[in-house]
This record gives sequence, C-alpha cells and structure tokens, in this order.
Amino acid sequence: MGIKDDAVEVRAQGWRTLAALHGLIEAELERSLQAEAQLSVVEYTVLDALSRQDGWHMRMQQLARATALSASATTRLVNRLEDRGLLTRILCADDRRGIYTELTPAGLKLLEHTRPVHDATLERALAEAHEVPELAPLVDALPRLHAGV
Amino acid sequence: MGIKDDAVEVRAQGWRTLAALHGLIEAELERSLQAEAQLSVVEYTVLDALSRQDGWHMRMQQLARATALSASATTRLVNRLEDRGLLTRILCADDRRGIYTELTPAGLKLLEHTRPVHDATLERALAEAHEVPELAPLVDALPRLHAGV
DNA sequence: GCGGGATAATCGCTTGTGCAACAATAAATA
DNA sequence: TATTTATTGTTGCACAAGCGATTATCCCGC
Repeated sequence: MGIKDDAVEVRAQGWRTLAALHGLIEAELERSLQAEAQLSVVEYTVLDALSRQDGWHMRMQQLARATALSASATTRLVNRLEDRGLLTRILCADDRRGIYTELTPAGLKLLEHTRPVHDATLERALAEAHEVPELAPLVDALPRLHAGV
Repeated sequence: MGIKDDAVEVRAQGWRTLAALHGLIEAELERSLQAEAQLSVVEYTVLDALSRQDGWHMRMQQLARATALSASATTRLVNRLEDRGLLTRILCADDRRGIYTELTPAGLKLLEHTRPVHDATLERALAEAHEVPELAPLVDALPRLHAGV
C-alpha cells in the first residue's frame, strides 16, 4: 500500500470516528432534551439558532442550512414549534416569498430553561466519549477548534 | 463571564461544528451511494463493518452499536440487505438467542465496487467543507487523529 | 433440576424525513 | 410591458426510525 491508499484509509477512519462521536452525543442529547422539555435535538437547534440571531429572526432556508435538514422537513419542524407557541412566522415585506421565523417569549423562556440541561448533558456525553479509546483524540481536539473565542 | 462559562460555550460551539460537518458529509455520501448502488449511508456502513470483521460475521447488537441505530432499526436494516441478497443471517450455535450476519459474495462484490465511489465522495466532501471557514479547523484535525495508522 | 431475572431479537404503531410535484413571487430578457 | 426563468416555501407520498410490548433463550441462586 502506498501513500495514497493510506490517506484514503485515514480519511475513512476519521469519518467513522466523527460519525460515532456524533451518534453518541446526539443520542444522549435526544434523551435529555426529550425528558426535560419534550424537544428533539433539531428542535432545540432551531430555538438556539434563532436566539443567537440579531432580532431573533431567520428565513426558512437559513434554518434548513443551520439544521442540515431538507426544506420540507424544515417547514414541518417550524409548524410543530409554531403550534406549540414557541415561535411565529412573519411574512417578509420586501420579498413576499420569504418567511421569517421569530422566537416568541415562551420560546425564549423554554430555551433558557433548557439550555443548562443541554450544556450539562453535552459535557457528560463528551466525558463518556473520552472513555472510549477510539473517540478520545477527537474529543480532545474539539475544544481546541474555538479555544480563542 | 468566567472561565467556566467560556468552557460551556466552547463545548457548544464544538458540538455545532461537529454536527454541521457530519451533516454535510452524510448528505453527500447519501446522494453518491444512492446513485451508485442504491445504498443508504447506514447500509454501506453495515456492509463495510462486516467486511472488516474476521470471518465477516457480527451479531445484531454489535451492528446496532456500529451504526448508532436502535435494535429494531437494525433488524429491519438487516432484513432489507438480506432481501437483496447482500448478507445472510446465521443462527449462533452456542447462544441460540444470538444471530450472526455475514456478508454474501454478492454483498462483498457490491461493497468493493462501491468503496472507491464512497472514498472519492468523502474526499470531495471534506474538500468542500474545508472551504467553509467554520469547518476548516475540524477538517484539518480529522486526519491527525489516526495519522499513525 | 427449577423458578426469577437478564439478554437477544422481532413486530406493531406512530412520527419524522426526503423526494418530487406544486404554487406564489421575484428577477431577467426580449 | 410581456414572457420566460429562478427562487422560496408548502404538500402528497413512500419509507425508515424509535418506543414499547412480545417471544425465545440464557444464567444465577436455591
């Protein structure tokens, strides 16, 4: 095997590690958020993304990108959260195709109540992952990505 | 904000980056594998995991862990692949609750035909991700995890 | 050996997802 | 201005996922 084959294998292994860590964290967050606030991970992601926007409004397509979800899934996701009163749709005046989504006070309140649970679960999941030899290096590398922030 | 709050935020941002990169890669692999071999990413993962086992056999539960899937989803996933003749179930003699899954020649052949496409797509997806400033550091960190292999 | 608890895998049911087709609006072109 | 083309978001449909209940088997203590 030459250098090229090694690179391929290293990439594949990196991807498997990434997928494994992602799966582990997501599963724990799923359980935790479900138990605490009847929120799925994507639902929490939407609320969180909205809260970190100036004025708390985003278009559907931005939301789709932020969640790595399809357009149709995003539509229904927003429907669910709107039905629960956690966000509202706002028609965009300048581009009448576009729709802004905005966090309601109830949505913001639920988010702020849930965030500590989310963060604690994330910390615990990372600690667990660190116990797995295969995952430890990636867990260690993660905080170094944004250490300066 | 104190040191503790910073750590929380760094973890959260690391997780968002991880999730974003995972979503991007998975989406590209999904398209590519679907077009090339009518395989989903998890299906490919199963075939690949089986091929890297001694004697190419694994129990359902190992498979569930390897794919980060539930037990029931694993059952149906194996059903689909078995129906397509890509793997077979083998009753375990010593523990009659257990079931081994083994790659068939057809499954191995399909895998070996698909693997180059998979690897090329992975390389391309990582290159694309590297163009995104937010993701580049993680992309760079990945190959260093198993550089010595 | 025998009952009680744990473990492996499967099945019914509900829910969320992607794809493709669609409707409405904006932008480009003639 | 009129007509085409692109973009934005929603809907119908089929499929895969998780949860909980169920069945079969193993293992431990008596």
